[in-house]
Amino acid sequence: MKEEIFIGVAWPYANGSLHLGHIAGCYLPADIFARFCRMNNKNVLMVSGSDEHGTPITITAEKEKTTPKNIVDRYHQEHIENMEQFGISFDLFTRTTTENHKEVVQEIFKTLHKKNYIYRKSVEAYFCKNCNRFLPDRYIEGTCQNCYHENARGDQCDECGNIHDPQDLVEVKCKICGNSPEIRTSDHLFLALSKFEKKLKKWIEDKKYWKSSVFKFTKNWLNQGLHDRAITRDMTWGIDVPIKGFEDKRIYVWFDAVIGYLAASKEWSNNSDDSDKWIKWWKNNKSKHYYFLAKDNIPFHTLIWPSILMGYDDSLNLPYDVPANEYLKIKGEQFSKSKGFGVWVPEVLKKFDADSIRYYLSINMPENKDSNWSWNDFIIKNNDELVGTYGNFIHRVFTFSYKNFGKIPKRYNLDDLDKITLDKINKTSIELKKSLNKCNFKKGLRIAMNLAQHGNYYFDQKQPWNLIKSDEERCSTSLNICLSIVNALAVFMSPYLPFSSQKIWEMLGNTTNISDLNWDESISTLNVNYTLEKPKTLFDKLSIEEGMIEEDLFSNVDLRVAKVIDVKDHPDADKLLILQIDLGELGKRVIVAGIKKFYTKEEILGKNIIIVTNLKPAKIRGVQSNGMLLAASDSTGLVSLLNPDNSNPGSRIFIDGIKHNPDYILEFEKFKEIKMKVNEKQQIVYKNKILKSEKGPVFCDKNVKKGAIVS
RNA sequence: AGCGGGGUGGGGUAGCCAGGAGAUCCCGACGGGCCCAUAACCCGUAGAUCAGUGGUUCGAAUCCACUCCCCGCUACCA
Repeated sequence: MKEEIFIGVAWPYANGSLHLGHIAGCYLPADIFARFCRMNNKNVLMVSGSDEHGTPITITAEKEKTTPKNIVDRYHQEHIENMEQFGISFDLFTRTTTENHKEVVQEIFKTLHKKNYIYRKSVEAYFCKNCNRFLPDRYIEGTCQNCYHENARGDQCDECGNIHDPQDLVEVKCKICGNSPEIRTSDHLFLALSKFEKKLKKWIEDKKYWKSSVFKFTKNWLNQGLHDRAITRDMTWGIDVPIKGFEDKRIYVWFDAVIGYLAASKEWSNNSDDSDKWIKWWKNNKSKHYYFLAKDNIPFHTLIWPSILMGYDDSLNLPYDVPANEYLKIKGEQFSKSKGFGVWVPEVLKKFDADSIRYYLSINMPENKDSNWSWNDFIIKNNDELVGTYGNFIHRVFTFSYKNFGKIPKRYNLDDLDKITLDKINKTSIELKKSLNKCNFKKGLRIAMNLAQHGNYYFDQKQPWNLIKSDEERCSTSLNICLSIVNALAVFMSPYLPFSSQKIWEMLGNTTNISDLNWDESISTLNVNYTLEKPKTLFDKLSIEEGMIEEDLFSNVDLRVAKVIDVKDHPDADKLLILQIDLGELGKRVIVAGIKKFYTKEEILGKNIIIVTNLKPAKIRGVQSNGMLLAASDSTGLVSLLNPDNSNPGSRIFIDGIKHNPDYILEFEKFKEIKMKVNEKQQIVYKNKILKSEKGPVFCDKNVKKGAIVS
C-alpha cells in the first residue's frame, strides 16, 4: 500500500515575475521533496497556482491601462512556463480565477456562515471618491501625529515607528491619486478565528517535530489569542460573496488563496478518470499533508487554514508539517517586487541551466536562517562543486570507459576498497533518505556530493590509466564500480538535478524516465555490456562576466584620491570642518567633514585622503558639501582617515575585478549599502577584496580595531 | 515597541532542543601527489578565546541571566 502525500506550495501572486527568492523559499524544496517521495513508494499530489485576486492587481492594471484579467493572464502564463523550465513537478498548477475555485471557495464560505463561524460587523475605512474605492492601509498616507513625518503609512510611521490606526493620521492622502479620502462605514464579514483557539491548541500539541521557528511562532500567536479577521473587501476584483447584502463586496485574497489547496485537488481529480480521487488525500488519516512556504506565510498555514478546514468539515486532513524556509536575500537585502530588487526567474533562465541554479539554491537554501544569493559564490560553487567534483567525476568515468572499453565493463573479483566503495553507495542511500524524509535538503545534497567525492578518491586510488596496461580485469572491475557510483548518483541527485540526472540515466543505456522509477531498485541496476555513446559534458563552467547580470554596487561609486589644500572650521558647528580639496583632473571643490574630534586642522592639511566624488551634494549645517571623505570608525569610537599613500590627486581608488561604472549622481541611501570594513592588516575590505590605489593597498591612517566600518 | 530567528577559523555553514575526548563540512590560503578527466581530481598543513559578560556544573558552542549587533514577523511581496 502506497502512502498518500499531499504537497501544497504557496500561491505566487500574479502581479509580477517570480524571483529566485520564491524558488529557493518554497518551489524548489517542495519539488525536491515531491520527486524524492514519488521515487520512494509514495503517492504524491502536489498542487499550487497563481493567486490572482486583490487590490494590487487592479492597481497594476490601471497603471498599465488594461484589465486585471490581462495582468493575471500574462503573469500566470509566465509562472507556468517558469515552473516548467525549472522542473518544478506540479501535478497541477492552476489559478484562483477558475470556475472550480470560485465554487469551492463559495461553498466553504457558505458552510462556515451557516455554522456561525462567519459573522457581520461594521467597520470604518477610508474611501477615495476620486478613485471610487475603499483604500487598503497600504494605499493611505498622511502626517504622523507623533513626529509630524509627512509620509506615514496607514498603519505605522516609517520615521518614528509609531503604530496607529489610519484614522489617527492628519491630512490623509490617497496614495494612488493624491486626493483626500473620507471615512465611511462599511459592513464586512469576519471569520471567527477565536472560536478555533481551543481546537488549534490541542492540534498543535504533538507538532514538536516542526521546525522550531515554525512551532514557536505558531504557539506564540495562539497564546496571544486569535483575533477574528475580516474576510471581505470593498472591491470588484475577486470572488463574489455568496451572502445576501454583500453583492458589492468580494472575498479577501488570503481567505480565497489558501482554499486553493483543496480546490486544486478537486480540479485535478476532475481532470482525471475519477472525480473522487482527491478524497484519497484529503479524507484519509494516513495521508500526510506538507505545506511549503516562506516564513511570512506561517500563520496562514498553521492557524488560519487549519481553522477553515476544521470549521468546514472536520474529516479533512490538517497539515502534517509546514517546513517553512527563511528568506533568500541579495546583498543582505530582501528581494522585493515593489523595489524591483532581485534576480528574476525569466532572465536567469535565459542565461543558465536550470540544474545549475537548482544546485546553488539547494546548497545555499535558507532552511534555518536567511541566506544570500551571490553571483560570485554561484559561479564558484557551480565551477568547483557542480562541474569540478560532480560533473567531472561522471565525465572522467564515462570518457575512460568509452575510450578503453566502449561499453559498460564487467565486474570481476572485489578487493577491500571495492567493497568499501559499494558499501558507501548503500550507506549514502540510507543517510540521504533519512535527511530527505526530514526535509533537510542542504544536508542531503552534501551527503550525495560526498559520494561523488569518494568516487574521485576511488578513481585516483585505483589508477585505471595504469591498470588498463597491467591488469585489464581489475581495471574493468574498477570502472564497473565507478559506473555503479555514477548510476547511484543519477538516482540520488534526481530530486535536486532532474535534468542532468535524466541525461546520465540515458547515457547508462536506460530509456525510462528516472523520476518514475523506484529508488532502491534503480541504484542497483547497471546495464553491463551496454555500448556507450561518446560522452558529452553535463555542465559548463561559468566565467565571472557571465555571472554579472547585475552590476556590483561598488561599480556605482566613484572614489578618488584628494589632496587637502585648505581647512577651516565650520562656522555653525563644533564637530565639522570645511575642507577644500584638490581632485586633480576633476578640479577643486569643497566638502564638509565630521572629523574635528579626531584630527586637528594642522594634521589634516596637505594630507592625501579618499573622497566619494559622485555623491549627491548635501547641505550640512548650511554649507554645501560636494562629496564625502572616507573614514573608518571602530567599536571604540576611534575614527581614522584612509591613506592612499602618495597617489596622485584625482587618481582612482578601485577593487580588482569590479568594473568602474559610476552613477552620475549617487544617492546617499545607495552608498550606504556598500559595506566596507577594516581587516587585521588595517586594509579596507569589500566583499573579501581589498581597496587599492595606484600605489597599492589602501591602509588606515591610524590603527583602528579590526572590523571597523568604513563610511 | 512586542514576538520570533540568528551571531561558530578569511567567506559560507553543521552541531545547540536530549551538556562530555581532537568543534563538522564546503570555498579560499599554503605544501605535496597524479595526469584518466571541463588546468579538472586526490592527499596533507595552517587558521576559531564557538558575539560579550556573569552564573549552573566535575565538565558548556550546547543550560540560565544580562548586554551588544544582524534579520524577519506583527503590518496584503516567496
